[in-house]
Amino acid sequence: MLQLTIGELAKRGGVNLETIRYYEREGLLPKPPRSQSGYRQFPLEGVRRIRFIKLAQELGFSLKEIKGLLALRLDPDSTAADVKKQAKQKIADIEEKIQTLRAMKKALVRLTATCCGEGSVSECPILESLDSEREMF
Amino acid sequence: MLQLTIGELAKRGGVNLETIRYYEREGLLPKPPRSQSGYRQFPLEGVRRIRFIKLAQELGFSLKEIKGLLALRLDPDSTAADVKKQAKQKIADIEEKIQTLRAMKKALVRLTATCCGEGSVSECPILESLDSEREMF
DNA sequence: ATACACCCTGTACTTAGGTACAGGGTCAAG
DNA sequence: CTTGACCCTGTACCTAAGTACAGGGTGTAT
Repeated sequence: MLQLTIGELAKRGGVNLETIRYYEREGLLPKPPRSQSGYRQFPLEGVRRIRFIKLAQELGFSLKEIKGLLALRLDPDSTAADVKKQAKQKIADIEEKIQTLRAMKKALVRLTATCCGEGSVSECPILESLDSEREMF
Repeated sequence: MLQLTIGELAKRGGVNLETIRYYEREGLLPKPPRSQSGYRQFPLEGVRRIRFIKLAQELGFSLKEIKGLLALRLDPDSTAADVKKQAKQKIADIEEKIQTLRAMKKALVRLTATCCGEGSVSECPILESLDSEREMF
């Protein structure tokens, strides 16, 4: 079973079958070859791609951005320098997300430390706490 | 100017004015007091809250989840242990996001390193690259 | 050869997260 | 005392990202 039907791909990727067709329409998945009867034949590697899309979505990337990430490659139409520039921008975006997440985590850790005690805590600890993180706001 | 009108809050928070009303309806912003003429009077602290919401959204949290994050506080209806448990879950979620972002970043860094050379790169470098990261998939 | 699970296209519906009026009141500057 | 920039409620509309059929073909196990 070197090829996957759309149903198999959906199952392995953990998404709805219609989602696969949707991604194909939107250009997130390359159009797969078809069997003589018109069935889509996906390579095994499609599973990886689906999972990547889902993960990236959970990190706040839109399908449009994800398309851009997946397209980051060396093709004849774009120079290496070009690709590199785009990649660097993405890296910067990602670093920013990581920084923000770190601040949130810190705020939450502080919250658990604080509220394990007794008595009441300020109105909204997470905001208070985040607020005291560096120039997040 | 200790209070903000809805328009001022929207401007300072960097969002559309209608978005503020929407957030209020959805319970992400507490219902503010009103002036005698019915105008909303937001505390300055609302700005922080709006910005937090926007940041969290960019990190892939839904408004529902954000509501949960903002509600993580000590109120009479939930025990400290309860809040702590929820907070720990959120911390775990955040850590996972950070891990995934780190893997993506690594993949992109590798990509820029690879493609600055000459020659062609695999079909989809980011997938290849991410793939070789630990048990991401 | 028929039944059942699967695939096809096309179109319509849904949900989250906003945005945009319409129709009417408020407030401050000239 | 009016005009322009705000505010109010209510309702309608929009986009992204799916999801759900309907109506019809395929493939295979009995």
